[in-house]
Amino acid sequence: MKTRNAIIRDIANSMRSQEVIDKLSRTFSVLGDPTRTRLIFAMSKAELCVAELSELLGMSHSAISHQMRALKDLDLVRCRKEGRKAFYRLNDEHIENLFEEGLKHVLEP
Amino acid sequence: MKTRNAIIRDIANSMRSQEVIDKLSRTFSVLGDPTRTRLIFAMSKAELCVAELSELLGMSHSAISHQMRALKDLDLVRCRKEGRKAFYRLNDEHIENLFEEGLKHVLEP
DNA sequence: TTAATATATGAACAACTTTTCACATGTTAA
DNA sequence: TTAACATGTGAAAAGTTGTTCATATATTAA
Repeated sequence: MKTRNAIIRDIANSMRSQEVIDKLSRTFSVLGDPTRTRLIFAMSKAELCVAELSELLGMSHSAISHQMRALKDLDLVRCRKEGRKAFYRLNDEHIENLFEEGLKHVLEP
Repeated sequence: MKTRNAIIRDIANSMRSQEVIDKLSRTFSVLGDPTRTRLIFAMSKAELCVAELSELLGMSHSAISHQMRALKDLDLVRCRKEGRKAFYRLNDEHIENLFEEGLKHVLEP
């Protein structure tokens, strides 16, 4: 049977690197803003351009563009340019799972 | 074939309530801080008391206690009192899944 | 009871974030 | 080319957050 100290030591040894912790927390942090949560929700339904997201959320193009950059910086969304439009969609199914898992927690009784 | 406008309208209609969006974003937000990310990691390995978490992270008891409250307020952790100690652990497997899913995204090539 | 221990909490300050505003960049149409 | 359009970006204001410090509460031991 392990001592309490041995347990602590084991956890300390298995702790992720600062780099991984930072990227992980920034990823959650980026999901953790109502505007971006709504953007993620919208994009879980369809690929959308800035003007459409702007209309959906009732916010300025500029505000949306700033937020899309935050999402893109952490690889949560991908961008596809078509003429002067920029279409955004979720980067992969991981993001959708992450979002769904969070939703399940929130909707729990 | 649906028009662009019809797509937008459908998404607007299926958008979650402000209440759900807010709790969801607050949940992600709470995970989105390096200190709390490390706390979640530690508790994914074992139930731990404030003093142990404090030692593990090299932070004051007060700082840990404040953060545990944030985690508890959003039902991410549960507390069990034993004498004067308070043992914390993840609230359910949802939280562990959420954390694992985030980690997968971050560790992706 | 008093002292010691473990955790919790309010206030305050520094650090960070989000939106707005003004303007820049890049693309299409005339 | 010029005008119109779609998006991107830097700076700044207003708001939010995390830690520290001092102190409070609660439990145990003497």
